[in-house]
Amino acid sequence: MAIRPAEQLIHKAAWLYYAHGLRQDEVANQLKISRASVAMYLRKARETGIVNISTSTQLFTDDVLARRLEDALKLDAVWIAPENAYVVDPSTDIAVLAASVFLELVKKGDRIGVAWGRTVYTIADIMSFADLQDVTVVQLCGNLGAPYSYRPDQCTMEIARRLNAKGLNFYAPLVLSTEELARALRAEPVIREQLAGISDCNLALFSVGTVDADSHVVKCGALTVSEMEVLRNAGAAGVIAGQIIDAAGEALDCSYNRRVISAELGSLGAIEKRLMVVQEDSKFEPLLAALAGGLCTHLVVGARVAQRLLDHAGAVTKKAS
Amino acid sequence: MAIRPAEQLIHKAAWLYYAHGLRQDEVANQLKISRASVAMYLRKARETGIVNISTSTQLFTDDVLARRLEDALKLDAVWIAPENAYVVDPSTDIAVLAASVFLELVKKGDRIGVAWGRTVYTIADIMSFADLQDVTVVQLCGNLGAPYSYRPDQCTMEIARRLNAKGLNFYAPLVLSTEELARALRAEPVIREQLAGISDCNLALFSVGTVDADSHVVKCGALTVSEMEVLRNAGAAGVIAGQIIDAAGEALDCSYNRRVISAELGSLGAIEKRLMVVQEDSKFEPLLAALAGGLCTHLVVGARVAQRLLDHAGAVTKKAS
DNA sequence: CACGGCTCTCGACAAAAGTCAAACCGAGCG
DNA sequence: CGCTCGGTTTGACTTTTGTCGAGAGCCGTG
Repeated sequence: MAIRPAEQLIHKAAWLYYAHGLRQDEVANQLKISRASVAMYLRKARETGIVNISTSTQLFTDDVLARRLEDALKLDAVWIAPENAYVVDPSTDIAVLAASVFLELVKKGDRIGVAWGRTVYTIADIMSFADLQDVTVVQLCGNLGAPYSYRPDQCTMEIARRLNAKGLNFYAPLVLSTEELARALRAEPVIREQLAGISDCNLALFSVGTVDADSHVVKCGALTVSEMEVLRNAGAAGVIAGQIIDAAGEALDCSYNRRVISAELGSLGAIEKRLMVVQEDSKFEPLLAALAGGLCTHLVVGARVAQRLLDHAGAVTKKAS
Repeated sequence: MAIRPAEQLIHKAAWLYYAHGLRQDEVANQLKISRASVAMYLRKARETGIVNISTSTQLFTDDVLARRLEDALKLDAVWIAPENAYVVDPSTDIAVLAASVFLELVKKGDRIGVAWGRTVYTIADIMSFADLQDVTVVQLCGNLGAPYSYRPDQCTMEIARRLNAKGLNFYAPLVLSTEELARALRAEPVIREQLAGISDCNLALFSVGTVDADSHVVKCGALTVSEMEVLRNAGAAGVIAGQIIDAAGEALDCSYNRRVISAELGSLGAIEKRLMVVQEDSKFEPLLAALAGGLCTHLVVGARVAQRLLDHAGAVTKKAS
């Protein structure tokens, strides 16, 4: 019985333990193995998503602030991660919440578009495993040539792995040197199909990037600091799935955007549920831009940003009236 | 801090413990309460469905037998509870599986029709709690006048309670003494609406009853042993939601059926997912009848019954060819 | 205002679960 | 044939968790 105790035994152990509520030693007896092995199987079962432990994220929607934001911003749902006393690690807390929310949104048979960035990768990294069936995770934008710690394909693959889903990668650079080349590449059947398939997604996960020297598109070498500055002066307000957007949330009319291989904002907008996650307070302006463009339907933010958003929305309304 | 530690604290504790993976004493520190309280909150969190622990039921669909049955019977999904060595309690095992399957099928916003019987009640009884939102559980058939251990309204309410859903009961007797009265009652607005609302359900849970002296409709006094015998001779093959069906799965043309207040088989059939659970081996014939009528789309049975079903289906096919 | 009744809370103990190094076992290989 | 290697399994040990009865704060009531 040394061969492949795997799946079958893990399943049985998980079943007896979690569904029937037996103790580990009882399970061990039933299965005629030692209790230590049972403990180990159960860990594997949790790690592979054979058992799902999920906490309701209702607490974070119940928040009055969240409700008001939903109304003010016309979003389907908002979750607010508290940033006070009882939080363990403020920086990952938003990601933990986002991961839970994400898992709650995913259903069997879904097709999920995933962008990239530190936030998305953090979420992928802490997300628990789940044993979904028939799920496809597609990469929303081209890859980075340079080695970078959280590449688009890594984000996609990691999330696919966690969901036990199929990962569809995108084998094209994020940004090319000339517009012609970008056009030509977009016309390639492999790429074209992938791009066309994006609007078939019913769930998207992404964050928004800043347009300063700290922006991930700068750090990864897609743009230089000075190029970015030029773009900023030209109206750049944020980065979504590798593309520059202006304050209205529209794709900025610039050479860089035309050289990018990524999901069109239009096809992104066709996706039913679009979950945007913003971790840093410094992303406030980009976030406003993304919201202005109606780029997301579901939002996860920290309490401080949430408050600023509400203040801002209130101010705008007041000014308008 | 002695007042209403409730919801809020429970949520926080559950969040820190399950989502962040802190230890109970760490949670206790964070929340400035004793570890014992944390343990107690966590239990409550589990009991109320604030955290969900669910085991994948894939093991039971992966079974080759299940797959073959799905094909042979043209069902959407079949789960087979093993009835051998490693099972704890053969009689409840099917119910435990059914409960898991049921919870896996329920989604936010669903409207669920629930019939009654020992099987359904057992499922309700062992089903873990879940914190669904916007879910409505409706009773599929009239109530029993006589006190009986598992009444239709109990089944409905218990399941509603477990799901934290709204329960819609049916305040009419299951069976009346005359056809006229039944007709009149069905025409009553309250009742008519409820009956009409049944086809709006997207999930149904029921079992099938036998047509012998042990049948629950006999035990609850809706029919006498001799009446049942007459019906059996007239072609009765099973009981679904309080109604008698023949071997083809059609409602039997008899006075009893006309005196019953219950979901029409037609509106039942309009429900997208219809989960039928059969615990006892003795329900084989009624099960065949229900299957013949295409009354269910999802099936949970024990291994022995499953095998007999497959043999039977094979024999029929062979005979036909 | 003293009295149960109520719920929440805590400390201490017992039970259960997690962990780790060592043993084991078959497979492949020199 | 005897070796190592990767994996599983185990017993023994430690840590974590569940539980229980007692105590503390907070009512409404007599």
